[in-house]
Amino acid sequence: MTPVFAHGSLRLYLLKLLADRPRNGYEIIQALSERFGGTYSPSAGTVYPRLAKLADEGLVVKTSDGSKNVYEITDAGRAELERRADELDAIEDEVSDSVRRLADEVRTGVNDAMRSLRAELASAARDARTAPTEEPVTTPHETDSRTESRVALYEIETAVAQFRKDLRSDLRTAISAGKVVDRDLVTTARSELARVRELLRPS
Amino acid sequence: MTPVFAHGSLRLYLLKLLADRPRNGYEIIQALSERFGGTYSPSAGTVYPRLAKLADEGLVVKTSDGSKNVYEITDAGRAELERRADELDAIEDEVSDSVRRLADEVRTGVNDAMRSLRAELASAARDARTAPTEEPVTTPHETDSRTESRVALYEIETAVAQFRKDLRSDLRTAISAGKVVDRDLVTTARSELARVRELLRPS
DNA sequence: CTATCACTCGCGATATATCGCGTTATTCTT
DNA sequence: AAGAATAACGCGATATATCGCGAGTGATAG
Repeated sequence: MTPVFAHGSLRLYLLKLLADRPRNGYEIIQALSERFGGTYSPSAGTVYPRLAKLADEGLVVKTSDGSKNVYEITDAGRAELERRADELDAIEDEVSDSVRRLADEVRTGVNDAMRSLRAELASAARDARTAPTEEPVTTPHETDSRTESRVALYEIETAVAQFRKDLRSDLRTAISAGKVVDRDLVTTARSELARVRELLRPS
Repeated sequence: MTPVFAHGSLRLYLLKLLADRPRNGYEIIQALSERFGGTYSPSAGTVYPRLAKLADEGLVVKTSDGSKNVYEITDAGRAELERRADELDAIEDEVSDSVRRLADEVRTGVNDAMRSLRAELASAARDARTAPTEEPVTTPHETDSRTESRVALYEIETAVAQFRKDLRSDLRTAISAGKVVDRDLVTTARSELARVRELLRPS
């Protein structure tokens, strides 16, 4: 996965957050998450090493306050921020773009389908393991066609996930090209999806 | 959210895992996650207090091994397991059901749409904040219709998410009723979704 | 016998820290 | 100046621990 923050960008951004007010590591993670609408949350493994490095360089000071470690910006840190104020604006734009791309990847829901299949298989494996000890509820053939159905279900789900992704991409492109996505289209979407649902009801 | 493990079930299950072999907290989380196809992962806040309690009761012993704390079952622990062996079988079934329910909730993807809207709004808010400092790229009216389009996009996405949920529910019901979901249906699904996508292309 | 009250339990949220992979930037060497 | 070695960086995975809410459970006082 492409990183959200480019080389050295996070460092500067953390410094900016600490210039606002002293914070602990967790608050910084939350601040970043909030700033990007909950779409991007930096991991602890991203934030803590960076804070430690900034402390090494003397741009912040770490104060242990009970179980929390509060980080405060120093004069040297503020100087660094002023020196590279122009970079900060650029970073904010880049990160916004990055986050939008990330949101697209997440929303496509390919992961969902994968997890779904894994759950199906785990469930099937359990059935197979449990069944032999008792009366066989399902004949061999029934088990086969059930597995077949599960795979078909998975493929349909994947198709829907792809559809979702494509549709979203279409509409986003249209919007940024200045075209208007209106209420009529919402209505059409709803009725068409209902129709397809009816059509796919197994007989 | 309904808990996956009922009262006292996790305690017993952890003991069972440690009867297999000594493990640290993280390995236990992984073992549980694997057991349920990656759908359910107990949080650290669930596992660690339980392990500490088991250690208090003398059913396991905690051995510090560098940065890892390995837990090993004691004779008292093994006795407890034997005493309640019958409960264990029931637990495994209950948890399987619980996880299947959980998977359904996650897969519906309502959360996704919400996150999507939040990302849109965060992005829109940023545009509004940034624009005034430079030449206004978009006229007020353009901004309005763009926001309208975004809301429409959100509603369509919600409709698709609902469709996905309904379809899945339909098919699952059909499968458990013994009906076969065959390849034809997969083909139909693919072509119909392509048709809807074409239909929803904004003019 | 039942109400209630303290206790237990599952679990998300809060909080911290390190390791190793892959990528990017920098510095050194030729 | 080009290319190679090195350092720095972002980040997921690994690892641990506590707190507080809400729901379940058991005991005991009335």
